[in-house]
Amino acid sequence: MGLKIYNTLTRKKEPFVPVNPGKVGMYVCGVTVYDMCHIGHARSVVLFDVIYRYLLKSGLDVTYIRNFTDIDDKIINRATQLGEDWKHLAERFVKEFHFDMDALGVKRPSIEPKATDHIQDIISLISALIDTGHAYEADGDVMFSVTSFSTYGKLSGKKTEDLVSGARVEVDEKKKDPLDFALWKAAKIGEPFWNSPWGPGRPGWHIECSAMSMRYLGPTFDIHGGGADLTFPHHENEIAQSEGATGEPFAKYWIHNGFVNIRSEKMSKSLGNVLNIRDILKETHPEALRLFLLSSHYRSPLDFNDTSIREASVGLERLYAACASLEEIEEAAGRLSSLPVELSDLDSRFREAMDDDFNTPKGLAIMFEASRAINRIHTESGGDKDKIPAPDLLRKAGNELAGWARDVFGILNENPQDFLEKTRRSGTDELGITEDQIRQLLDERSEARKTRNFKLADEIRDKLLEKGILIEDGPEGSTWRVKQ
RNA sequence: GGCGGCUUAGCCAAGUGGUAAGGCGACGGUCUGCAAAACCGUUAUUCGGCGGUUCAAAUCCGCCAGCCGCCUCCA
Repeated sequence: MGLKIYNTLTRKKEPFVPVNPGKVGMYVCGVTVYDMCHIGHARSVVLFDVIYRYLLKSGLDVTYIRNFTDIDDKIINRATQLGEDWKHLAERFVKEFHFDMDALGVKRPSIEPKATDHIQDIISLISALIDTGHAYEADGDVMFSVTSFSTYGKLSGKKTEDLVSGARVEVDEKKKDPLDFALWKAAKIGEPFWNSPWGPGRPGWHIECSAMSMRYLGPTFDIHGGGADLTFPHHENEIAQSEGATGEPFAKYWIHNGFVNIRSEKMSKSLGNVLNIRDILKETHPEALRLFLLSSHYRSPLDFNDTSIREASVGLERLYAACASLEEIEEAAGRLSSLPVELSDLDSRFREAMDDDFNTPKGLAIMFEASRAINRIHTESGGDKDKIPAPDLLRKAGNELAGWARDVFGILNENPQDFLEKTRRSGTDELGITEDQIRQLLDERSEARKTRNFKLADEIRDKLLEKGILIEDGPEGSTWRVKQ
């Protein structure tokens, strides 16, 4: 395959060559389980879900690891705040994470390891770092010595001198050098702890990912991913710890996704504009949210606002409408022996788009072009069998299209008729009119139209429109839908 | 202060050397009693500005302007 991936490590698009032919090891930093997941988490999780799905579709044997950080300062603080056992709190938010991600149609990774299940791996790794001279014990803590690792900064492009002069580094007497970071933290009174050669304590933030990735994928593996903010210091530190301990190269390709802004502002707790996935899904179809998240390139910033999410919803409906049209023209038993270009070679065109550093916007463009071609056949053939491609041709195109939409993008999983019907009447409850009343008014209007009383017919239509109901007259009578 | 990125139509957004995908919106047309939906057509002689390299640049180089991210927990 001709997959190219933009590698943060080299700042270039590079051909993807797996360490072991036919196999892929992929590790993505998951969430710290102390709160509900927001739209930013959704972007990262959906992106790597699509990457995982694409690698699987390419016939690769993928081992996909996504961890949970279930012991950390934030968890301890939140637990104290709520008067809840920290372990209970962590488990609760693991469940919430799964609830949201299942709703978003995210495939479960091969393994979802938790930091607390890997304390022994972590301790072994720290011991190895002490043995190799990359770490030192300091009063119950263990610190990583940044200056001991000569290539420190290679991922984020930082020089250690610049970092020191940046002067934003935390001062800590236990550190020999201000840049050093904790591998193991001695437990304070009342804090959760595990016993270790250095006394009771818990792992630092970065070490768990080194320990768990190497545990499941070996010292060298293919892809390591996460949000752009994790590049430094988290991933930089992971490299230092892992390569320092093993002496072998760590992850080969580093993939980082851009941030989601909310109405052009950075999403942050202080601005109070953090959007939870749970809340968004109350008003937005999960597939529309996926479509939105995949509508721009993964490394670009993405702005969440009323327009962008509405466009995604409209777009999803358009794709489903095309699916429904396709079913109809398939049943028409056409005799045309060729397909329009927009419906030809779909597999190779989708592959070309995804091979180019997972260009999902391009992939979506192919779907929209195909939809337009389907609609065109639908309306312009006028039922003329000589203008409709033969069913087997249409079926092939439809299968390719649906295959990519479902298997890779994770959309169009519903029955088109059911989806459209559901969308048509979604939100009726809030309009102050029942479906029976609508039906009744529609019947009245049909009568009026039969007798060519268009004044009354239009009055009824306007009245319904005021309520938010849109009427569509078709050859088989009138239908209604809730105006979006 | 250090490092990195971005700037493409009214809006969103692909495109990294060969002459501007796609979506939303708007306008005109077909259809309709009129609409709606759907389809067709139009909507960037041009890619922040100024120079340079080249037969050829949105794409490469330089300078300038504006915006953003990271350097501290953060997807």
